[in-house]
Amino acid sequence: MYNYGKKYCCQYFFTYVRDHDEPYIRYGVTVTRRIGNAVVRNRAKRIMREALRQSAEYAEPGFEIVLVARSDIKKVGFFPVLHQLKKHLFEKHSIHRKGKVLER
RNA sequence: GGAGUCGGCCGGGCGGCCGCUGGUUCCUGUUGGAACUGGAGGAAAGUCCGGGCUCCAGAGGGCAGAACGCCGGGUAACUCCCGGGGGGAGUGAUCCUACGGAAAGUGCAACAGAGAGCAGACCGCCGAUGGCCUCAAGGCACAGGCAAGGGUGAAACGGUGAGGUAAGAGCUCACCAGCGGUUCGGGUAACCGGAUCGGCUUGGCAAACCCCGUUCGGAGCAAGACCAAAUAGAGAAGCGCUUGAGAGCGGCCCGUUCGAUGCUUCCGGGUAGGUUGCAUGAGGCGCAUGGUAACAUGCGUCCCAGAUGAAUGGUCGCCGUUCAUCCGGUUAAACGGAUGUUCACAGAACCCGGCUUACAGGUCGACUCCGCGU
Repeated sequence: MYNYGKKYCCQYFFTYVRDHDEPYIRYGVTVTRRIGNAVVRNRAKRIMREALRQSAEYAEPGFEIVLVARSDIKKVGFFPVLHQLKKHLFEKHSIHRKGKVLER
């Protein structure tokens, strides 16, 4: 995934995306211990998962995605992360807007 | 009113919309869907002690190692807790205390200081006795004697007074301190208080080695138990070896191709994966009784997270909270409003009892000291 997927980055996280033929979206979230203690890591994961969930409502299934947190993510709330994720998916990677099938 | 000590509790609240996850019921029973309902902490943290539970080992004893160390009680157990004693700090409430043995041995003590262990002589005191000078009184400070005073240090081999002496010294004596023995009183005990006798003084550190006493088998829920694709096989039964078991093509028959240490079933094994362990417990709350208390007993009542690439969230509104700016208000504050901003430490992972560490702010109670008023 890290080797073959497309990589996009911003201040808060890295996005790895790869297209496939299955009728669902498969996602993963990574927060390393460098980001902070357990409370901070949990919050980062929840924000990224919520952003993925809300973005996937508008996306055509058929790709898999991994988000890797960077340390600046602990400084910001939900909306900057959602905004950046939509930018990566729909502007840079050109995912079709539609669909709803989601798988972890 | 100010300063302080100790203990307890809370540690954002309410509501909408969209999600995650456990349970129950229904639909459905492959996946799933609907309704109702539960869903982080006082430390969930560090993983430092003690237990439950599980597996392994185990005749009995010892060594080594580790932990602990005043007394009594509590507890499943503890190195924890409660009560008490000794020592230390504080005016006090209160706090701190690894608090057995230094007269079994080994070892250690920076700097300063003359000297740091059965010590020492820098300044100092004396110079009786002996020596030198002198008729002598006396002088010299040479041999030698002393450790009272000064000074150093965290610590210098008891303190005060008297006798004694050349000067001094527990050298002698009295009292005091300390040590040891005997004994009386109080207390379960640690210990406290008193009487008497003794020898005359024996420094500190054991969280240095050590000695004495007490306790300790090992590993851990990734423990352990069960189901079980795959894949080794040492096994058993059946069928079959050109008279063809079985497999492929095909909806089926025929047909055709492959086909012999072969095929099927069972057994066995246990990988991936799943189930269980797994949440009713040394349980919470309330009341009563016993106890100074820790805690125990009885009765009533409640069911209160259960994830596993690891749920318990996202967002909006109102209120609360911190700070800043502006406006109103005021002598100045208090107070009111607007805008922005802030809201501690921190996330269950088999379960309990502790310890330790982190923590914005708020709140309640008890007590102490100081000031003022009555």
